Amino acid sequence: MTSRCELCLPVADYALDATMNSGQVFAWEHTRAGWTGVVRGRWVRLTATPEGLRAETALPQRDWAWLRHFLQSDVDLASVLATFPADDEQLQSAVTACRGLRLLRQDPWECLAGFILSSTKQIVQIRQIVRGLCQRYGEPVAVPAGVSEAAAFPTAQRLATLTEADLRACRMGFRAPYLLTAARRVASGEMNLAALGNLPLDAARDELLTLPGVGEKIADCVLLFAYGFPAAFPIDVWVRRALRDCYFRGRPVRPERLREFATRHFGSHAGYAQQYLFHHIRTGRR
DNA sequence: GTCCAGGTCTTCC
DNA sequence: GGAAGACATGGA
Repeated sequence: MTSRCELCLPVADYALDATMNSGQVFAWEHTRAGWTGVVRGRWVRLTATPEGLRAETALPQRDWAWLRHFLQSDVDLASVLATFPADDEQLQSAVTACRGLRLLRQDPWECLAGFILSSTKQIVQIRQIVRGLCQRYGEPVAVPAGVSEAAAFPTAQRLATLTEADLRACRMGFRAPYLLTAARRVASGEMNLAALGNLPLDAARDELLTLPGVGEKIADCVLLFAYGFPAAFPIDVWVRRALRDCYFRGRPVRPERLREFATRHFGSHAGYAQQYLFHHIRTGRR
């Protein structure tokens, strides 16, 4: 039994539903009472209000820097959007449709693991796998009275103690050995995730690419969603199709050419542009 | 039943 | 160096 704690973040222009549904995070759940998740070991429930975002935790908080950092609620969205090419109709229509969509700043390990699990999986299925991992191997966290129990995403140290069979039992198929290798490399310290954020973008990407099962797309997701490299530009099937159709007359384009184009065309916050394009295409489909 | 999913790795030409 | 095929699983 715990005492709840509430905060109202007076942030404007924050589309919580779009942000949580845009394929960045897989462990957050939407209920009638709001979005619930775990950030740095703390259970938190978020709701959008006219005044901003309302946050509720199970335990009293001395400060809320951890949550503002996760939500990136101090980012001035207008100044980010102002860097987008003004004459790009496709992108501007995505901005209009998804106004308030934000990039979160996730824990690197959780983000890396989530996207290792993402290859050729629908987002709904990635969520199922991640939820199963939390339930089986995650550390329980305190929740308010009346709220069903919750657990954090399992640490690399915890997953490193498991076997490939344990992980396959979580329905992740051929991704199991990839996740296990990543967990062991991180747990042993051989891969220092905390240090990657201090490297230049290309050096950090090269380091992530040494992990089996991590290619350019997954690496870029981690670089963008966990480290906040503003120029990281994940190119998945949706974005590839959109770039080809909108900027290359539907003709096939080499991956390297696409990356070069994206960096040049979308500007200093290409990663943000990517997220608007991705979410707009996905929510606009039949 | 068939198709395909926020890919990546291996094999083969 | 680039084009296929394999890989597990389950939603649509």
